[in-house]
Amino acid sequence: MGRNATREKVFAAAIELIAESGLAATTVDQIAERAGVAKGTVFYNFGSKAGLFSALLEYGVDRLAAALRDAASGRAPLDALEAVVGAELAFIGEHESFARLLIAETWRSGGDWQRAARLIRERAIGVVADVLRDAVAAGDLRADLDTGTAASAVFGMVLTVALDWRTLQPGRSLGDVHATLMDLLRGRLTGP
Amino acid sequence: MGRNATREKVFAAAIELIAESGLAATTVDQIAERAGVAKGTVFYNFGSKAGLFSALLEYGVDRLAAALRDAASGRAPLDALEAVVGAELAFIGEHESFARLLIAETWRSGGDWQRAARLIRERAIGVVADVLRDAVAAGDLRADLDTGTAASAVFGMVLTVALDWRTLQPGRSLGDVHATLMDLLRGRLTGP
DNA sequence: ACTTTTGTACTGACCGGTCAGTGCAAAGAT
DNA sequence: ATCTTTGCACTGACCGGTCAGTACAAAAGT
Repeated sequence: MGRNATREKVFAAAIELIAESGLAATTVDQIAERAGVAKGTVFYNFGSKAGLFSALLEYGVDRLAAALRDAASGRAPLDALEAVVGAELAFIGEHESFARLLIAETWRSGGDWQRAARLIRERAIGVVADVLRDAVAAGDLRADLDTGTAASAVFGMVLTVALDWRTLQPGRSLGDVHATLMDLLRGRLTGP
Repeated sequence: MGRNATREKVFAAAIELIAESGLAATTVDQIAERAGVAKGTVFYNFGSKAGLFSALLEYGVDRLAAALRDAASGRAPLDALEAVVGAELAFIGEHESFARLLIAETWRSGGDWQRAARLIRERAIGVVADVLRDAVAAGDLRADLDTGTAASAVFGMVLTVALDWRTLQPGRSLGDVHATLMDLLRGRLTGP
């Protein structure tokens, strides 16, 4: 069947199940069954349950980071920020389960994968930080901006709003949510 | 000893252990031992491990909601917003792992906790939304602000930054993080 | 041309440890 | 007298991880 195809089938199954019930409550047997694969195959490919989770995070975060980077590339700094926010929204819209998994599991304390999870999150947030840094360098944002914290803030803000959107107002358009977020980011909180 | 006293001892022990190691990694035997109580007593009082956690969640949510409400009460709208953000930061700083647990369960898509967890999020975000609504009513924020989405954004922003703070920059002071967040909220992203 | 070997991907029955939950008789508390 | 707690042995389901073996294709040997 090919190693890649199998790995992706397992990934997809694992993402769905973990987003539903959490990592601890999801058994390897369930994942294998949902993926249409033998239990041994999971261990053959990933070594352990923790290994599967770790690989899964890396896989998803790489795709997310790539989407963000693509959105930013070749744009003027402030346009890039807007595009990155849009790309994050779109990604979550398309991969809702993964987003839930990300927000729920990467914030768990303890465990061996904590460090990996942290690095991964730094990678995704890092793209936002780069965009902010470029904007500061271009003089489009105030020079004393704490780009690290601001990047976390923007990333978390978009993530939370996107999941609220999908859960509570699925009918709303992406563009509408995007516009509200950009308003908040541009400091229009207090009035025009 | 009295039913109430026992329940509270078990409760306190469970909270401590969960704050240390997380939900799945905590066994009933550990909780009983830490509480200085027989294992059977836990089941006598709470029926099951799930029952114990359910009670625990309610306890934590009450404390968070109360902290946010207390912070807001008796303050002018914009001061209240600042105080609520500070209270959320402080709560996460003091009950970090417990906050991780609450948040993790909040974003699950299935399982038994989903409904309770949904209420938790609505209740916590609800306090922020109330504060924003008051501020709009007082003319301190623009009239057409989407307070629901903005409340989600603020809450998620604070949450992400707080957990990044605890994980990546634990040496930083609460006041410093608070100030950066309030700067972002006040729209100082683009310059003074 | 043909066997044989080697490497890779996968399978599923099985094992051993863990842990929620039980049962019960005796002791304490109110 | 009744409710509550204790201590401890016990159960049994569950689950991560293992392992011997299958399938099959592409080299390597003859």
